[in-house]
Amino acid sequence: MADQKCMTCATRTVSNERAIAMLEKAGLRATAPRVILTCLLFCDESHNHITAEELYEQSIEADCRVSLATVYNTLRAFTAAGILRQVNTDCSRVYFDTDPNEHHHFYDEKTGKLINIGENLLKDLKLPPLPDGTELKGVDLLVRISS
Amino acid sequence: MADQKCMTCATRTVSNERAIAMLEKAGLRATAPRVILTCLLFCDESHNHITAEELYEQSIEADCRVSLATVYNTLRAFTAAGILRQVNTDCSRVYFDTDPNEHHHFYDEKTGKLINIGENLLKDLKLPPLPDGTELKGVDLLVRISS
DNA sequence: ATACCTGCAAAGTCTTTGCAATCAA
DNA sequence: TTGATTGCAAAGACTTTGCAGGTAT
Repeated sequence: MADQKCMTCATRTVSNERAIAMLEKAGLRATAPRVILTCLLFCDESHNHITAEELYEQSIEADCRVSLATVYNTLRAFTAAGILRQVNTDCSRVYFDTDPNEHHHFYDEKTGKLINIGENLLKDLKLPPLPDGTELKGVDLLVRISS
Repeated sequence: MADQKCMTCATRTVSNERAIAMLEKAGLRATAPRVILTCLLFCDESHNHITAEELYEQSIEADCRVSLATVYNTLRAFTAAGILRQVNTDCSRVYFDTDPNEHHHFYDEKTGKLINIGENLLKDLKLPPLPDGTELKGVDLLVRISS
């Protein structure tokens, strides 16, 4: 692929090279838009929650504009590939979490913000038997709060 | 209010009178559309999961058509009044649960169906301290499965 | 070479809203 | 009477898709 000219990415912890490696490891083609979005999503190592629209705005601010449609498609592809996780709150909008590992959130209904819960509240959870012919895909726990 | 002529409701377990009582208890005006929707939602005593569109279709089938906008508004009003509970899955659509008490669900990602989990899996759950200045609104647990 | 990806604009889906008419209290 | 509620159609928010051109492998 062509060199990335995105200065925002180039100055972050996760270099373009690292973004490319991350994409390849996930089995995704390292296209220019994906490298940009990977840098924006994972560049500061802090695991974040972001919406498609917010990521789109970030790409504009970074002078690396990626079309909104591609942002949506990429977020979906990243989620399918397991490097992002979708967080469903009140469905007014979908958040994507850059920490794909199982963890939980506070969701502030007033502000719409997500806050990670550090500890694993479900470590002792004993699930009831799953319905016949089904397999477990994941367990979502959301603690709704209001400020 | 005027007598309800909805035969569907009249032949169900929860009579119009009972629907009216339910609405009044919830502090909601007992308008004709609300009585119809209350009958449709709660008539068979089995707690169900339903979408706005499905409820709208049911009202048509019952010859008690309520406009789709009113169905949406009513579901929101019922949820705010505490006689319904919103269940968020993958946000492809919002379900409403006629059991407003805290309980959990299996969500089949393949079929889109919700299944109640009978036991309270969170009875021993110890929540971490809430963020300062916030109050608890509820805890949502969704077990995602696929058939 | 070829299958995949991108951007754009258009379309789609689900939900909310403006407004005049109607209704419950 | 009076504020709440309804239906309709239009608008809105968010997301997906068709297609032509571009790109990674």
